[in-house]
Amino acid sequence: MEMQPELCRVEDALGILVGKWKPIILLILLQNGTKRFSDLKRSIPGITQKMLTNQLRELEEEDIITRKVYPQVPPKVEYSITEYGKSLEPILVAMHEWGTAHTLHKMKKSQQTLFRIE
Amino acid sequence: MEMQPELCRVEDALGILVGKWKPIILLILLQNGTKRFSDLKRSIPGITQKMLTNQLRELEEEDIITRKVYPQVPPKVEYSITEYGKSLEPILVAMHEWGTAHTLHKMKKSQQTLFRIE
DNA sequence: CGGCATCCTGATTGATACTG
DNA sequence: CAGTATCAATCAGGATGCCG
Repeated sequence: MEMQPELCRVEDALGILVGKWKPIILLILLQNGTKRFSDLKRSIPGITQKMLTNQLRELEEEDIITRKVYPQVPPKVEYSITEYGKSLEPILVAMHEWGTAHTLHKMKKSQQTLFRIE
Repeated sequence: MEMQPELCRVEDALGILVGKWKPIILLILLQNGTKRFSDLKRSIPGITQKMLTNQLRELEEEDIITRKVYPQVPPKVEYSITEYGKSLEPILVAMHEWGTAHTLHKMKKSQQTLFRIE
């Protein structure tokens, strides 16, 4: 395939995926399709409300997810992955697979270090 | 495949790819195998020497590229992609392909906006 | 419940100048 | 040629508090 640096479109995908919590949010929505705000928050240990809102807004802005508000008390807001968002799955899978192999690579590296020290 | 959020290894790949100039550097080295510093700089419009050095160091630290210094005057330093670094190619290709499609998506979106305005 | 507004900190990036 | 050093600017991320 043609992938000249001048025609590099890698940044587009990277721009959408970059954000401390976006990959995990997308993985959850890819697995579940739809989740409400509080469910997401509970599924992602350590995230603050601000950051969850923030990352969701950015993903929504890119049409990767949709936001549905149920006008009721207490409020209920559901987030869903879009068809377009689902198209990111191959990238996330590729990254996950690479990351798994990367773990092994790091283990090998630290073992080599141990050998050198001894 | 197994891709539970708790077992998410996506961040590893993302961490290596994130950096304003890393993807373009990797694409160039994947295509050329080896390039010297000045060639890289010329191939990447807008990058400063500092940032090129910076990003190369980080990639080297992760064993994605290697740095070979020729002790001569004027200095010559060559950067090459490692076998390990080549394993990132599927991710970059997947992102590039997605980015290309993304361009079309954005075009459609702006057209819809135009229709709504008229 | 699901936000938003404010303030704050550290990391990232950049401009510029200098060097072996 | 291939850097390093310094300083400045920008930005992502986080802590906290208030609100309908």
